[in-house]
Amino acid sequence: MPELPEVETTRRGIAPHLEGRKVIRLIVRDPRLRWPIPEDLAIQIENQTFTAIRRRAKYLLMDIGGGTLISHLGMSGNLRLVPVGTPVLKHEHVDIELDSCMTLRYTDPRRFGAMLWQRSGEEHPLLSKLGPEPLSEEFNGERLYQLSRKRSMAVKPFIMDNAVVVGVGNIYATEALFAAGIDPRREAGRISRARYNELAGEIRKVLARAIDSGGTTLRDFIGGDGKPGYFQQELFVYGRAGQLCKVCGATLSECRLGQRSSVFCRRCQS
DNA sequence: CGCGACTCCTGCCGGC
DNA sequence: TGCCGGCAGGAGTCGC
Repeated sequence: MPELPEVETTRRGIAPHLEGRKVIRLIVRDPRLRWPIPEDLAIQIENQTFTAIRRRAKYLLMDIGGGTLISHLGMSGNLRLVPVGTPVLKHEHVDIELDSCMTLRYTDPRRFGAMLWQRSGEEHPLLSKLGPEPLSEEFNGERLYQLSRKRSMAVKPFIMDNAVVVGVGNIYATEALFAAGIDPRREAGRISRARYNELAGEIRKVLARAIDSGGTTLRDFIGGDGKPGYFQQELFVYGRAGQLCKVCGATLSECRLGQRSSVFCRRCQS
């Protein structure tokens, strides 16, 4: 569920309910996430007030008290507000009770997510080596071009490398490469400056569009049913291997790059 | 240093 | 109907 647009959608959804609110109580039902939830987290945030809810890459950064509560949603995580007293279901590992009769509830079936603490003035190691935000000025085709020289890996895992640019997950990497007409298997170091300019533009466009429509897969965020987020119908290739290309009608191909499935059109992408 | 493989975990889907 | 293998939106870590 969470790529950058979904995390940003979550941030926008919860921020107005958190900023200025005090934490009454932290309830950790299961601390076993990707890393254990710090045992002193309650001491850090109880009776403290949220001042700002920010995002960096796919991390949510919640400023409170003497530091920042850092959360990552992993593959299956979800953070949403529920009225106090809402029954607790399986995999709903953490509650942060507010002074507003609302509870910020963290759910994560696979437990690949994280809930960490960063003291004011310090930078958590997870955040220290991140590349630029894809929608910022620092991200552009020239950066892709420069960083890719002498790189032998395929272009798709290259643009999914958080040191190159953050927030480009499997869905949007797949879609951006299709939009730019670039074969995901191509060697990163052998792609021209002009094509990287095109690619950077498409990465920016697809992410911006997904954020505007509230994320591809906000189903979990909204608390919904099951299947497709409504942005899904706008996907040209992701999840459509074996189906027909919406542009040229050819059958879409699939390969694996960096242990991730990659769908592409042999006719539209080279 | 760069790169690919492996790993964490649960749920779900397709095939038999 | 049930069991089993494979795969899933992430990304740190470990060998080579």
